Amino acid sequence: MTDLATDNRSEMAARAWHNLRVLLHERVDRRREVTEALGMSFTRTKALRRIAAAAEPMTLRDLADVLLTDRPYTTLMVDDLVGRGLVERSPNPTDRRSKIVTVTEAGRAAAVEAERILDNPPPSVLDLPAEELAVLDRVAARLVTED
Amino acid sequence: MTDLATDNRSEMAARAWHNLRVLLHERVDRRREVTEALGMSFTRTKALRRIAAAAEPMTLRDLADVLLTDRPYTTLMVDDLVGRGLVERSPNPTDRRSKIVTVTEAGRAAAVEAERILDNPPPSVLDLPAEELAVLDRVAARLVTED
DNA sequence: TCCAACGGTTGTAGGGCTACAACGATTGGA
DNA sequence: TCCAATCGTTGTAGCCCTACAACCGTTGGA
Repeated sequence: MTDLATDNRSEMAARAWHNLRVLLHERVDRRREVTEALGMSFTRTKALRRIAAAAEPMTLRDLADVLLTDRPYTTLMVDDLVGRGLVERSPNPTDRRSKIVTVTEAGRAAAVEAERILDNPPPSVLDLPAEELAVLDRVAARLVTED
Repeated sequence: MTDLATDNRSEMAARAWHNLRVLLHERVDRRREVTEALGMSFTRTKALRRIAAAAEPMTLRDLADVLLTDRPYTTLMVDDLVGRGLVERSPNPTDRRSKIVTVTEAGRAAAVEAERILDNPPPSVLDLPAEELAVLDRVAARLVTED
């Protein structure tokens, strides 16, 4: 029985996840780059990207839920984004208590720019052998849709 | 020429990296869990893990460099960790200006606990087909050592 | 109709982190 | 020997974010 054969599933999964974590959280961190490029905190850009990615109209309550921020601070973030001309607040026609947050053209452009920076793969990924890159692509897609 | 064949390397790399980023940064975030389990900020735990992982004696300057924090704040963090009994400050025998930071037994246990939480793979990874898991394991190891 | 619940806002308090200035002790090179 | 540079420390100022309380207008069910 070789060393490789003694590796069971959970050991492989743990080692793979550990290495992915180190790579994605410690080696390649583009948060700083994003905040500098857009001139606002990373949390602001996260809020902007969520608003831009929303398929259906999004209320402030929805945004607070998805960002795990409380409603008072969500109000402040949206105030800031409105002041930057990146999002707009409009009344909710179906419930006059709540308000709808939508992205402006400038906001969409900023969100795209943020994702362009975040999604820029490091050289090590670009240099993968074609077969391994193809498998990684397929596996990553599976993990994201499933989890 | 099929759709798959039109996918070039950079497109596959970009898509794979994007999916990994979404998975690691948006879907599975164990930072909150770690801070609650250890009762201190995530930055503190990061400092502790760096100290525990150091192969050679580490000065405060070294720690500041690796954490990208300035030296005044590094002093405060180490003060806090010392107060918790997780690390110790000792004079540097080769340079009396600097000081060495080492991990205590309690500190090492806390660091291990933090990494145990962080490295816990999500179900989707554990449920991967054996072949894909093996490839992911190999690719992740390659990416971490290379990058 | 009445009222508890909800959504957004305003305000307050505080912890966490960054950035900068300044200092004493120590080092290493001119 | 002298002095600029380094290391750790203390102190200050400020931004970012969390958490909580309280309020007003609105909603929906009893």
